[in-house]
Amino acid sequence: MRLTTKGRYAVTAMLDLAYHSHKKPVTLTDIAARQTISLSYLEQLFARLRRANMVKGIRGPGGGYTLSGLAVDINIADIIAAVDEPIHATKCGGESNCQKNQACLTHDLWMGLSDQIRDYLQGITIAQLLEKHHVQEVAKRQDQEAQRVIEIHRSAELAHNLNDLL
Amino acid sequence: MRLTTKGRYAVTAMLDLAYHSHKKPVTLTDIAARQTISLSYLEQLFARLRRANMVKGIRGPGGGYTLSGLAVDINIADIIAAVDEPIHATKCGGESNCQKNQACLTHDLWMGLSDQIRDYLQGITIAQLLEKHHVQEVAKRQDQEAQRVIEIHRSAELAHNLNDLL
DNA sequence: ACTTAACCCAGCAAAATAGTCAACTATTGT
DNA sequence: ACAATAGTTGACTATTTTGCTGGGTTAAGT
Repeated sequence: MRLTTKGRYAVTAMLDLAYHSHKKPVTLTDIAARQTISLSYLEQLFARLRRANMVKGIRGPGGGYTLSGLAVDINIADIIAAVDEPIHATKCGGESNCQKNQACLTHDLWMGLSDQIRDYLQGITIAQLLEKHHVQEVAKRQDQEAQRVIEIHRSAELAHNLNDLL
Repeated sequence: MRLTTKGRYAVTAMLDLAYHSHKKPVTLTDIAARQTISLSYLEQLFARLRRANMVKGIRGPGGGYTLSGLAVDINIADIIAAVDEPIHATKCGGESNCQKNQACLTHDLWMGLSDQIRDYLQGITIAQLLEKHHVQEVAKRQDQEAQRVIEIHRSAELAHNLNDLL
Protein backbone atom coordinates (compact mmCIF):
# COMPACT_ATOMS: atom_id res chain seq x y z
CA MET A 1 0.00 0.00 0.00
CA ARG A 2 1.39 3.34 -1.06
CA LEU A 3 0.18 6.76 0.04
CA THR A 4 1.06 9.48 -2.43
CA THR A 5 -0.45 12.77 -3.51
CA LYS A 6 -2.03 10.88 -6.38
CA GLY A 7 -4.00 8.75 -3.97
CA ARG A 8 -4.88 11.81 -1.95
CA TYR A 9 -6.26 13.53 -5.03
CA ALA A 10 -8.34 10.46 -5.79
CA VAL A 11 -9.73 10.19 -2.26
CA THR A 12 -10.43 13.91 -2.13
CA ALA A 13 -12.24 13.78 -5.45
CA MET A 14 -14.28 10.77 -4.36
CA LEU A 15 -15.24 12.53 -1.16
CA ASP A 16 -16.31 15.57 -3.12
CA LEU A 17 -18.30 13.36 -5.45
CA ALA A 18 -20.00 11.50 -2.62
CA TYR A 19 -20.81 14.75 -0.91
CA HIS A 20 -22.36 16.42 -3.96
CA SER A 21 -23.97 13.58 -5.87
CA HIS A 22 -27.02 12.89 -3.76
CA LYS A 23 -29.22 13.49 -6.79
CA LYS A 24 -27.62 14.63 -10.02
CA PRO A 25 -24.32 13.52 -11.50
CA VAL A 26 -21.34 15.73 -10.73
CA THR A 27 -19.13 17.04 -13.53
CA LEU A 28 -15.38 16.83 -13.28
CA THR A 29 -15.29 20.54 -14.07
CA ASP A 30 -17.08 21.22 -10.78
CA ILE A 31 -14.80 18.96 -8.79
CA ALA A 32 -11.76 20.49 -10.46
CA ALA A 33 -12.95 23.96 -9.46
CA ARG A 34 -13.83 23.02 -5.89
CA GLN A 35 -10.73 20.99 -5.16
CA THR A 36 -8.32 22.91 -7.37
CA ILE A 37 -7.19 19.85 -9.27
CA SER A 38 -6.56 20.19 -12.98
CA LEU A 39 -9.44 18.88 -15.07
CA SER A 40 -7.25 16.70 -17.25
CA TYR A 41 -5.58 15.12 -14.28
CA LEU A 42 -8.97 14.37 -12.80
CA GLU A 43 -9.96 12.78 -16.09
CA GLN A 44 -7.00 10.43 -15.80
CA LEU A 45 -7.85 9.52 -12.24
CA PHE A 46 -11.53 8.97 -13.02
CA ALA A 47 -10.68 6.84 -16.02
CA ARG A 48 -9.00 4.47 -13.58
CA LEU A 49 -11.77 4.75 -11.01
CA ARG A 50 -14.29 3.92 -13.71
CA ARG A 51 -12.29 0.90 -14.87
CA ALA A 52 -12.17 -0.22 -11.24
CA ASN A 53 -15.96 0.09 -11.29
CA MET A 54 -16.08 2.61 -8.47
CA VAL A 55 -17.81 5.40 -10.41
CA LYS A 56 -20.18 5.62 -13.34
CA GLY A 57 -19.79 8.17 -16.13
CA ILE A 58 -22.95 9.64 -17.64
CA ARG A 59 -22.61 11.40 -20.95
CA GLY A 60 -24.46 14.28 -22.48
CA PRO A 61 -25.85 17.48 -20.96
CA GLY A 62 -26.66 17.04 -17.29
CA GLY A 63 -24.15 14.22 -17.23
CA GLY A 64 -21.14 13.73 -15.02
CA TYR A 65 -20.10 11.07 -12.55
CA THR A 66 -21.89 9.22 -9.81
CA LEU A 67 -20.72 6.61 -7.36
CA SER A 68 -21.22 3.07 -8.63
CA GLY A 69 -22.39 1.87 -5.25
CA LEU A 70 -23.22 3.24 -1.84
CA ALA A 71 -20.77 5.44 0.02
CA VAL A 72 -20.86 2.88 2.78
CA ASP A 73 -19.40 0.27 0.43
CA ILE A 74 -16.46 2.36 -0.78
CA ASN A 75 -13.32 2.20 1.31
CA ILE A 76 -10.15 4.23 1.13
CA ALA A 77 -7.81 1.35 0.34
CA ASP A 78 -9.73 0.48 -2.81
CA ILE A 79 -9.66 4.05 -4.08
CA ILE A 80 -5.92 4.28 -3.62
CA ALA A 81 -5.37 0.86 -5.17
CA ALA A 82 -7.44 1.92 -8.18
CA VAL A 83 -5.27 4.91 -9.08
CA ASP A 84 -1.87 3.58 -8.02
CA GLU A 85 -0.54 0.96 -10.33
CA PRO A 86 0.44 -2.15 -8.46
CA ILE A 87 4.21 -1.93 -8.22
CA HIS A 88 6.33 -4.93 -7.44
CA ALA A 89 6.44 -4.44 -3.71
CA THR A 90 10.09 -5.39 -3.46
CA LYS A 91 13.05 -6.78 -5.31
CA CYS A 92 12.17 -10.39 -4.64
CA GLY A 93 8.48 -9.54 -5.10
CA GLY A 94 6.08 -12.25 -5.99
CA GLU A 95 8.71 -14.45 -7.53
CA SER A 96 10.16 -15.14 -4.10
CA ASN A 97 13.51 -15.61 -5.78
CA CYS A 98 15.14 -14.37 -2.61
CA GLN A 99 14.91 -17.54 -0.59
CA LYS A 100 14.47 -18.13 3.08
CA ASN A 101 17.79 -16.43 3.75
CA GLN A 102 18.33 -13.47 6.04
CA ALA A 103 17.89 -10.90 3.31
CA CYS A 104 14.15 -11.44 3.36
CA LEU A 105 13.76 -11.07 7.09
CA THR A 106 13.08 -7.39 7.54
CA HIS A 107 11.54 -7.28 4.13
CA ASP A 108 8.96 -9.70 5.48
CA LEU A 109 8.38 -7.37 8.37
CA TRP A 110 7.62 -4.51 6.04
CA MET A 111 5.20 -6.61 4.05
CA GLY A 112 3.34 -7.41 7.23
CA LEU A 113 3.13 -3.75 8.11
CA SER A 114 1.97 -2.91 4.62
CA ASP A 115 -0.83 -5.43 4.97
CA GLN A 116 -1.78 -3.93 8.30
CA ILE A 117 -2.06 -0.48 6.76
CA ARG A 118 -4.16 -1.81 3.92
CA ASP A 119 -6.48 -3.56 6.32
CA TYR A 120 -6.78 -0.38 8.30
CA LEU A 121 -7.67 1.75 5.29
CA GLN A 122 -10.05 -0.91 4.07
CA GLY A 123 -12.00 -0.40 7.25
CA ILE A 124 -12.56 3.29 6.57
CA THR A 125 -15.38 4.13 4.17
CA ILE A 126 -16.36 7.30 2.37
CA ALA A 127 -19.59 7.25 4.34
CA GLN A 128 -17.69 7.17 7.63
CA LEU A 129 -15.60 10.17 6.70
CA LEU A 130 -18.61 12.19 5.59
CA GLU A 131 -20.43 11.16 8.75
CA LYS A 132 -17.51 12.13 10.89
CA HIS A 133 -17.25 15.49 9.23
CA HIS A 134 -20.99 15.99 9.60
CA VAL A 135 -20.74 15.28 13.30
CA GLN A 136 -17.90 17.75 13.59
CA GLU A 137 -19.86 20.37 11.69
CA VAL A 138 -22.86 19.93 13.95
CA ALA A 139 -20.64 20.08 17.00
CA LYS A 140 -19.04 23.24 15.70
CA ARG A 141 -22.41 24.83 15.00
CA GLN A 142 -23.59 23.92 18.48
CA ASP A 143 -20.47 25.47 19.94
CA GLN A 144 -21.10 28.62 17.99
CA GLU A 145 -24.70 28.72 19.16
CA ALA A 146 -23.66 28.16 22.73
CA GLN A 147 -21.16 30.97 22.29
CA ARG A 148 -23.90 33.22 20.95
CA VAL A 149 -26.12 32.44 23.94
CA ILE A 150 -23.27 33.38 26.24
CA GLU A 151 -22.71 36.58 24.32
CA ILE A 152 -26.40 37.46 24.43
CA HIS A 153 -26.37 36.76 28.12
CA ARG A 154 -23.37 38.98 28.56
CA SER A 155 -24.79 41.83 26.53
CA ALA A 156 -27.98 41.51 28.55
CA GLU A 157 -25.95 41.81 31.71
CA LEU A 158 -24.13 44.75 30.23
CA ALA A 159 -27.45 46.43 29.36
CA HIS A 160 -28.67 45.75 32.85
CA ASN A 161 -25.58 47.30 34.35
CA LEU A 162 -25.96 50.27 32.08
CA ASN A 163 -29.56 50.63 33.20
CA ASP A 164 -28.36 50.70 36.76
CA LEU A 165 -25.83 53.37 35.95
CA LEU A 166 -28.15 55.62 33.97
CA MET B 1 1.57 11.37 6.04
CA ARG B 2 2.99 9.88 2.85
CA LEU B 3 3.91 6.27 2.25
CA THR B 4 6.47 5.89 -0.52
CA THR B 5 9.25 3.48 -1.32
CA LYS B 6 11.62 5.91 0.38
CA GLY B 7 9.79 5.52 3.65
CA ARG B 8 9.72 1.77 3.16
CA TYR B 9 13.48 1.70 2.70
CA ALA B 10 13.90 3.70 5.87
CA VAL B 11 11.61 1.45 7.90
CA THR B 12 13.23 -1.66 6.47
CA ALA B 13 16.69 -0.36 7.31
CA MET B 14 15.63 0.58 10.82
CA LEU B 15 14.14 -2.86 11.34
CA ASP B 16 17.36 -4.44 10.14
CA LEU B 17 19.33 -2.20 12.45
CA ALA B 18 17.14 -2.96 15.44
CA TYR B 19 17.36 -6.66 14.70
CA HIS B 20 21.15 -6.76 14.41
CA SER B 21 22.39 -4.13 16.84
CA HIS B 22 21.88 -5.83 20.15
CA LYS B 23 25.52 -5.33 20.97
CA LYS B 24 27.82 -3.84 18.37
CA PRO B 25 27.08 -1.02 15.95
CA VAL B 26 25.89 -2.09 12.50
CA THR B 27 27.62 -0.77 9.39
CA LEU B 28 25.59 0.59 6.51
CA THR B 29 27.56 -1.73 4.24
CA ASP B 30 26.03 -4.70 6.06
CA ILE B 31 22.51 -3.31 5.86
CA ALA B 32 23.01 -2.46 2.20
CA ALA B 33 24.06 -6.04 1.49
CA ARG B 34 21.25 -7.64 3.50
CA GLN B 35 18.46 -5.40 2.23
CA THR B 36 19.86 -4.78 -1.25
CA ILE B 37 19.74 -1.02 -0.90
CA SER B 38 22.59 1.02 -2.36
CA LEU B 39 25.08 2.21 0.22
CA SER B 40 24.91 5.84 -0.87
CA TYR B 41 21.16 5.89 -0.70
CA LEU B 42 21.32 4.44 2.80
CA GLU B 43 23.79 7.15 3.72
CA GLN B 44 21.27 9.77 2.63
CA LEU B 45 18.50 8.15 4.61
CA PHE B 46 20.63 7.73 7.72
CA ALA B 47 21.81 11.32 7.52
CA ARG B 48 18.17 12.31 7.99
CA LEU B 49 17.54 9.69 10.64
CA ARG B 50 20.56 10.93 12.53
CA ARG B 51 19.42 14.56 12.30
CA ALA B 52 16.04 13.41 13.62
CA ASN B 53 17.97 11.88 16.50
CA MET B 54 16.71 8.37 15.86
CA VAL B 55 20.13 6.74 15.31
CA LYS B 56 23.67 7.38 16.47
CA GLY B 57 26.65 7.15 14.13
CA ILE B 58 29.93 5.81 15.47
CA ARG B 59 33.01 6.43 13.37
CA GLY B 60 36.11 4.46 12.87
CA PRO B 61 36.75 0.72 12.73
CA GLY B 62 34.15 -1.27 14.59
CA GLY B 63 31.83 1.69 14.12
CA GLY B 64 28.47 1.87 12.46
CA TYR B 65 25.03 2.85 13.60
CA THR B 66 22.98 2.09 16.68
CA LEU B 67 19.49 3.10 17.68
CA SER B 68 19.41 6.28 19.75
CA GLY B 69 16.80 4.85 22.05
CA LEU B 70 14.95 1.65 22.70
CA ALA B 71 13.14 -0.15 19.92
CA VAL B 72 10.00 0.19 21.99
CA ASP B 73 10.21 3.97 21.72
CA ILE B 74 10.62 4.13 17.95
CA ASN B 75 7.43 4.21 15.93
CA ILE B 76 6.85 3.92 12.20
CA ALA B 77 5.32 7.36 11.73
CA ASP B 78 8.43 9.07 13.08
CA ILE B 79 10.74 7.11 10.80
CA ILE B 80 8.74 8.02 7.73
CA ALA B 81 8.44 11.64 8.82
CA ALA B 82 12.21 11.77 9.26
CA VAL B 83 13.07 10.80 5.69
CA ASP B 84 10.15 12.43 3.86
CA GLU B 85 10.44 16.15 3.75
CA PRO B 86 7.37 17.78 5.15
CA ILE B 87 5.41 18.78 2.08
CA HIS B 88 2.71 21.41 2.25
CA ALA B 89 -0.19 19.03 2.72
CA THR B 90 -2.41 21.01 0.36
CA LYS B 91 -2.68 24.17 -1.64
CA CYS B 92 -4.15 26.17 1.19
CA GLY B 93 -1.73 24.45 3.60
CA GLY B 94 -0.95 26.01 6.92
CA GLU B 95 -1.73 29.51 5.77
CA SER B 96 -5.43 28.71 5.68
CA ASN B 97 -5.81 31.22 2.89
CA CYS B 98 -8.62 29.12 1.48
CA GLN B 99 -11.39 30.33 3.72
CA LYS B 100 -14.37 28.62 5.19
CA ASN B 101 -15.82 28.18 1.72
CA GLN B 102 -16.84 24.91 0.14
CA ALA B 103 -13.46 24.35 -1.46
CA CYS B 104 -12.00 23.39 1.90
CA LEU B 105 -14.68 20.89 2.81
CA THR B 106 -13.40 17.66 1.37
CA HIS B 107 -9.88 18.86 1.89
CA ASP B 108 -10.70 18.95 5.57
CA LEU B 109 -11.92 15.39 5.34
CA TRP B 110 -8.65 14.25 3.86
CA MET B 111 -6.69 16.02 6.56
CA GLY B 112 -8.72 14.16 9.14
CA LEU B 113 -7.96 10.87 7.48
CA SER B 114 -4.31 11.75 7.18
CA ASP B 115 -4.20 12.42 10.91
CA GLN B 116 -5.86 9.09 11.55
CA ILE B 117 -3.24 7.27 9.51
CA ARG B 118 -0.45 9.08 11.31
CA ASP B 119 -1.92 8.21 14.69
CA TYR B 120 -2.20 4.63 13.59
CA LEU B 121 1.41 4.39 12.48
CA GLN B 122 2.53 6.20 15.60
CA GLY B 123 1.07 3.34 17.58
CA ILE B 124 3.25 0.75 15.86
CA THR B 125 6.79 0.43 17.16
CA ILE B 126 9.87 -1.30 15.84
CA ALA B 127 9.77 -3.53 18.89
CA GLN B 128 6.21 -4.60 18.10
CA LEU B 129 7.09 -5.56 14.56
CA LEU B 130 10.11 -7.57 15.64
CA GLU B 131 8.05 -9.23 18.32
CA LYS B 132 5.28 -10.04 15.90
CA HIS B 133 7.73 -11.48 13.42
CA HIS B 134 9.33 -13.55 16.12
CA VAL B 135 5.95 -14.98 17.04
CA GLN B 136 5.28 -15.77 13.42
CA GLU B 137 8.66 -17.43 13.03
CA VAL B 138 8.01 -19.61 16.03
CA ALA B 139 4.55 -20.45 14.72
CA LYS B 140 6.00 -21.29 11.33
CA ARG B 141 8.67 -23.53 12.86
CA GLN B 142 6.00 -25.28 14.90
CA ASP B 143 3.94 -25.79 11.76
CA GLN B 144 6.92 -27.24 9.98
CA GLU B 145 7.60 -29.56 12.88
CA ALA B 146 3.99 -30.64 12.94
CA GLN B 147 4.23 -31.23 9.22
CA ARG B 148 7.32 -33.35 9.71
CA VAL B 149 5.56 -35.42 12.33
CA ILE B 150 2.70 -35.98 9.89
CA GLU B 151 5.14 -36.96 7.17
CA ILE B 152 6.95 -39.37 9.45
CA HIS B 153 3.61 -40.82 10.39
CA ARG B 154 2.66 -41.20 6.74
CA SER B 155 5.93 -42.79 5.74
CA ALA B 156 5.52 -45.18 8.67
CA GLU B 157 2.08 -46.06 7.34
CA LEU B 158 3.49 -46.48 3.88
CA ALA B 159 6.21 -48.77 5.20
CA HIS B 160 3.58 -50.73 7.07
CA ASN B 161 1.48 -51.12 3.94
CA LEU B 162 4.51 -52.22 2.00
CA ASN B 163 5.26 -54.75 4.65
CA ASP B 164 1.75 -56.11 4.23
CA LEU B 165 2.19 -56.39 0.47
CA LEU B 166 5.58 -58.08 0.48
C1' DA C 1 50.71 5.61 9.48
C1' DC C 2 46.97 2.99 7.89
C1' DT C 3 42.61 1.26 7.71
C1' DT C 4 37.86 1.59 8.59
C1' DA C 5 34.02 3.52 8.87
C1' DA C 6 30.79 7.62 9.18
C1' DC C 7 29.91 11.99 6.96
C1' DC C 8 29.26 15.25 3.11
C1' DC C 9 28.64 16.72 -1.62
C1' DA C 10 27.60 17.51 -6.58
C1' DG C 11 25.50 15.49 -10.12
C1' DC C 12 22.74 12.31 -12.91
C1' DA C 13 19.49 8.94 -15.19
C1' DA C 14 15.17 6.89 -14.74
C1' DA C 15 10.77 6.99 -13.07
C1' DA C 16 6.63 9.01 -11.22
C1' DT C 17 3.81 13.04 -10.91
C1' DA C 18 1.05 16.60 -12.55
C1' DG C 19 -0.69 18.77 -16.15
C1' DT C 20 -1.62 20.22 -21.32
C1' DC C 21 -3.59 19.77 -25.82
C1' DA C 22 -6.33 18.01 -29.25
C1' DA C 23 -9.40 14.97 -31.51
C1' DC C 24 -13.34 12.08 -30.94
C1' DT C 25 -17.75 10.00 -29.39
C1' DA C 26 -22.08 9.61 -27.12
C1' DT C 27 -26.12 11.85 -25.20
C1' DT C 28 -29.59 15.19 -24.59
C1' DG C 29 -32.39 19.54 -25.04
C1' DT C 30 -34.36 22.43 -28.50
C1' DA D 1 -31.59 17.46 -37.31
C1' DC D 2 -28.47 20.19 -34.65
C1' DA D 3 -25.90 22.26 -31.39
C1' DA D 4 -24.28 21.91 -26.77
C1' DT D 5 -22.62 19.17 -23.21
C1' DA D 6 -19.57 16.10 -21.26
C1' DG D 7 -17.16 11.78 -21.22
C1' DT D 8 -13.15 9.18 -23.67
C1' DT D 9 -8.79 8.61 -25.45
C1' DG D 10 -4.02 9.23 -26.50
C1' DA D 11 0.06 11.54 -27.11
C1' DC D 12 3.02 14.83 -25.37
C1' DT D 13 5.64 17.87 -21.85
C1' DA D 14 7.55 19.88 -17.61
C1' DT D 15 8.70 19.15 -13.05
C1' DT D 16 9.82 16.56 -9.09
C1' DT D 17 11.26 12.56 -6.72
C1' DT D 18 13.89 8.54 -6.57
C1' DG D 19 17.71 5.79 -6.34
C1' DC D 20 22.24 5.60 -7.33
C1' DT D 21 27.48 6.67 -8.67
C1' DG D 22 31.59 8.58 -7.39
C1' DG D 23 34.24 11.81 -5.53
C1' DG D 24 35.90 13.51 -1.37
C1' DT D 25 36.71 14.73 4.20
C1' DT D 26 36.83 13.58 9.02
C1' DA D 27 37.05 10.74 13.22
C1' DA D 28 38.45 6.61 15.59
C1' DG D 29 40.52 2.45 16.30
C1' DT D 30 45.17 -0.98 15.34
